[in-house]
Amino acid sequence: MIKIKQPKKKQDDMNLIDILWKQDIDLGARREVFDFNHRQKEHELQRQLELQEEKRLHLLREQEKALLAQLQLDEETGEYVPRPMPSTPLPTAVAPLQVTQNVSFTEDSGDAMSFDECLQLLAETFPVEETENISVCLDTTAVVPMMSPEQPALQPALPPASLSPGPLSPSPSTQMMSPDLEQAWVELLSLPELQQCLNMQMEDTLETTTNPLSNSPEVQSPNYSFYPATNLTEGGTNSVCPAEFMNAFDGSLPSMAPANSLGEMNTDAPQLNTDFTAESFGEIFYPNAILEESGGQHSLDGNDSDAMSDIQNKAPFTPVDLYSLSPGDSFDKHSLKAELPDSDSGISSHTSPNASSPGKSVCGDGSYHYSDSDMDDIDQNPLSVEADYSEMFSINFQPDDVQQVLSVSTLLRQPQQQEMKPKQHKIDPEEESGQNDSPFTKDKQKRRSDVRLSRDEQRAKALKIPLSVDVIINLPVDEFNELMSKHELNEAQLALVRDIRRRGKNKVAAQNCRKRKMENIVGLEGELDSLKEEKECLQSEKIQNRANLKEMKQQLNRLYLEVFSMLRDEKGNSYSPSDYSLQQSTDGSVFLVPRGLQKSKKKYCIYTKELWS
DNA sequence: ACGCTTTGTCATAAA
DNA sequence: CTTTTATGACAAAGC
Repeated sequence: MIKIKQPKKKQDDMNLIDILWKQDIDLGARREVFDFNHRQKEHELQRQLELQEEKRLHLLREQEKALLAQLQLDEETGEYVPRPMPSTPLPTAVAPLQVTQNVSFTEDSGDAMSFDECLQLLAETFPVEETENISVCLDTTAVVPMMSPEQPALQPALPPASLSPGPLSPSPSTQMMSPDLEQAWVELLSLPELQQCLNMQMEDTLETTTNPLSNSPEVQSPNYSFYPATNLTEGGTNSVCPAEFMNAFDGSLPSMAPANSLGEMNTDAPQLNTDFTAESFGEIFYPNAILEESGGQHSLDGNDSDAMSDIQNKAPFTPVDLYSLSPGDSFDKHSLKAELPDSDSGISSHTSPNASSPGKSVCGDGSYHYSDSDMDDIDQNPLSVEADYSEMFSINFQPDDVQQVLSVSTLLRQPQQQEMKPKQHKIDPEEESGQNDSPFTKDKQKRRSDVRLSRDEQRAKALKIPLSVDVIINLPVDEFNELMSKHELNEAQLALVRDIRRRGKNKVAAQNCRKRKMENIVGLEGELDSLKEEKECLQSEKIQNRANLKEMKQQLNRLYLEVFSMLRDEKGNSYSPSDYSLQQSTDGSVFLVPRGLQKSKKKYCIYTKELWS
C-alpha cells in the first residue's frame, strides 16, 4: 500500500518510509479506512501517509530532543558529557541510540555522540549480574525504549550522510545489546527514584496521594484512564502504547543514564537501586530545580525516599515490573501525544525560519493578550520560555499522584525547553547550511503543524502556566478544576487554560467529526455501489422476465390457434379466425365470439362451449 | 495564479 | 448553568 502511494517519492525515502510503516501500523490505522476504500484519490492517500509519517517523525524527534534535553541538563549540573565525533558510532547496542540522536541532529547540531558515549560508559560500567528474568525483560521491553516500533521511523529523518543503512542495523543491533547494558537500563527504568523524578514537577496537583506506593505505575494508571482512546485514533493503542511509553522513557531515561554513568553510576553501577536517592535523580533531571528549591525538594525526598525504599525492597525486577513502570496506556498516549508534540513544537519553532532570529525577547510578560504575532515572538524567544519553565519546575517540584501523572509530560518536556535555546542556535546554522534539503520535503508542513501544535503551548509558556497542554486538555473536569484551584493562576492564565482546553477538545472533536464524515461518505459510496449493482441485477431480471413473457405469449397464441382450429360448427365446418375469436370469461368459460360482436359477446353469443375445464 | 486538501479554530446547537 | 460534543463555516497553509 505504501509503496503504491509512495512512488512519487525518492527511492531512499521510499525504503525508509516503508520500514517505518511496517513497524508503525498504529499511526496509519487512523485513515486506513480511506486507504482501503479505493477511492482512487492517490494524492490524498499519499498526503495522509505523509502526514502520518510526519507525525511519527515528530514524535521521534521530540523524543530525541528529550534526550538532548537530558544531556543539556547534564551539562547544567556540571557533568558535561563529552560528545565524540559522529564518525565513531558504537557497533552494537549503541547503534539504535545513535540513530535517534542522528535524527535529532538532523535539525540540531551534530553533537549527539555524547549520548553514545554515555551508553558505552554504561555498558562498560555495568557488569553482567542479571537474573534471566531481567535479561528476558530486556528482550521484550528494555530494548523497546531504544528500538520501539517507531524508532525505525527515525531513519528517514536521518540526513543521507548519516543514514548509511548498513551500519545502523535497526532492530537486530538492539537485540544484540550487551546484557550488562540492558540490565543497566532495566535497573534505571525500574528505579523508583526515576519514577519519582518523573512525578516531581507537578507538586500541587494532587495532595490526595499520601501513599508512597502511589508512585508505582499501577497507581498512576488509573489517573490516566480519562485519556480517551480517541486521542490515539491514529492507531491501535495496545501495540503503540508500550512502545510510546518506552520511547518516552527513551527520551528521558537514557539521557539520564548517561548522566548517572558519568557521575554516580560509574562508581557503583551494581548498587544503583540502593544508591540512588530521590535527590540524586532530582539532580540528574533538574539540577537547577534542586539547587534552587532545596527546601521543598527535601521534604519531597523524604516522602519519596521512603516510598522508594519500599518499592526497591519489594522484589527483583521482572519484565512485568518493567512494564509496570509505564503509567499505562494513557500515560503513553499522554506522553507521546502531548509531550512530543510540545517538544516538537519547540523544535519546529527552532527549525522554522522565523525562529532563526533570536532577537525578539518580549514574550513572557504574562500578558494574556496573544496573537499570531505574539506567538511568533514567543516562538522566537526561547529564552523567556526557558526561564519561565525553570521557574515552573522549581515551583512544581513535589510529589503527588496527579502531579506524577502530569509531571511525566512536563518533565519530558521541560528538559527540551531548557535545551531549546542551545538547540536553536545549533539548528539554525544547519538549516542555513542546507540541512533543509534532507530527504523529507515536508519539513515545511511539519513545521506548520508543529507551530500549530505549539501555539497554545507557547501561550501557556508565555503565561507561565505550570501545566502541560495535554494535561489541560485531557484531564477530567474534576481533576482539572482541582488543578486550577491548586495552582494559583491569575485571570489571564485561567482564561488561557480554559481556551486551551476548549480548543484542544474541539480540535479532537473536529478530527473525529471529519473522520466520521469521511467514513459516512465511504459508507454511502459503498451503499451506492451496492445499489447500482442491485439495479443492474433488477434490470437484467426485467429483461429476462420480458423474454419469458414474450415466450409465454407466443405459446399462448399457438395454443389459441390450435384450439380454434379444432372448433367446428353444426355442419362440421371450421370457423374462420377472421370472423370469430375465442374469449375467456372470468369464470373460466371460453366463448366463441364473432369478431364484429366482441363488445357485446354475451348478448350475441352464438356458441358456448366449455373448452377448458 | 488557481484550485484543492488539510487542519485548526470559532460559533452554535445539542446532549 | 456549565461542560462536552458535534458540526458547519471560515481561514491559513501547503501542494
